Amino acid sequence: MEPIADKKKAIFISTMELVRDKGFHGTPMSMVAKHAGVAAGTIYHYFESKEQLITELFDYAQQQVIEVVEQETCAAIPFKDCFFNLWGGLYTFYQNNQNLLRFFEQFVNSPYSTARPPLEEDKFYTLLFAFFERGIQEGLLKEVSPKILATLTHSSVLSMAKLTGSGRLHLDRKELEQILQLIWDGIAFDR
Amino acid sequence: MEPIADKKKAIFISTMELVRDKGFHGTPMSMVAKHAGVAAGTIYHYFESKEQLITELFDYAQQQVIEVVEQETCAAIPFKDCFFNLWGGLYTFYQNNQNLLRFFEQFVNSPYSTARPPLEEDKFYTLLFAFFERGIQEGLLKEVSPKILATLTHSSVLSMAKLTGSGRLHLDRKELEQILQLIWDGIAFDR
DNA sequence: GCAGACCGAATGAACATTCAATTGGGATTA
DNA sequence: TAATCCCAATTGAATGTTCATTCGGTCTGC
Repeated sequence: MEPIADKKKAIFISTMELVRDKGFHGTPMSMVAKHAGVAAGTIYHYFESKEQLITELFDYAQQQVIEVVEQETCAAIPFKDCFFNLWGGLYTFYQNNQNLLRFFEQFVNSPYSTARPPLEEDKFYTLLFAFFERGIQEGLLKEVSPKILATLTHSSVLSMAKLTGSGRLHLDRKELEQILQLIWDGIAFDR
Repeated sequence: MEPIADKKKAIFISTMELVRDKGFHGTPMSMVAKHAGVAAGTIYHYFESKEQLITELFDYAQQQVIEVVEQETCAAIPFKDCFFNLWGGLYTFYQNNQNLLRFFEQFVNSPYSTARPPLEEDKFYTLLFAFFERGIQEGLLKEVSPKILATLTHSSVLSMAKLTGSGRLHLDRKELEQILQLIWDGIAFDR
């Protein structure tokens, strides 16, 4: 990824933080500008419109999640370990990036995202599907559609990260491992 | 629940449908009015403001989900059956009420909901927590916080209902039972 | 002195909300 | 029964505000 011009990054980050707190409505461009320390007009030097800004921000944010997945899904590591690493890696990432998590959840449930390419062309989901495909092929996972396994697993990560991120609940290491084991028990073959 | 005046209900339903398609932003009161077949001013006869309308709509919608939970969580039925009924009942409900599901997901991830009472005072989650508490007490579920079990289970229902509701995937009865079994294998003790 | 980055006041459209006016039907009176 | 009154329900045009976007101009490095 080529380095992002400073101002552009500042606009991204400000937008993400403001959307987290105030939603898409509730974050005027003027506020993004002030928060990012740029003039309103400058935003339009980098982005065609508010919609474009939001959409590009989503891609920018998703790229970061994709990097986590790519880092943790290594074919050289046993699948089960890989699965644990992936779940933990994603959980930690979302946990440390609540802004991004909140922005994401708002985006994917908004009309912005319905106008986008379907799951099949989405790099994030393609990676996840492939990973679970591997688990099935190795005979470790139940023979359920990888789409379903991926969706269930990811939604468990998201819901836990949201729960602990909101400060409503703290999970220590032991509990996290318990949860992770629980998910694994669900999807794994044999038992 | 006392019967809702017709117009009020029409406003609720229109708002839910419009928000599903166009988001909170993107659904002006004037549009709600036209869609509901009332004048703009009429909405303000029933609701103080747009925010109030949205918030009350959420309560109205949540009440319907609560009724599903109350109907399916019966202490006289063995816990495991109850669990299967509950999961299936919620799934079917969300599946048949995509409007509501989409509205919900937008709401809970928006700033509207952060201004609301915490989980502990939320009737829906109180019911769910109590249900999972029962499962733990009966020695059927792993000894994990009921909050976590409830959150994980509910998020699995939601993600499946979203997946199939979007038309991206069809699940036949057999697959659904497979998924439900998978969730149960995760949370149930013993194995 | 050129080009691109940047500024921020100005513009115009969209929107939430208000309110003066109208309706309709149920109660009260004659 | 008819005439009258009352008031909640309803209307929709008008209001004032907020906001996305524009654009003429300034700045900076080359």
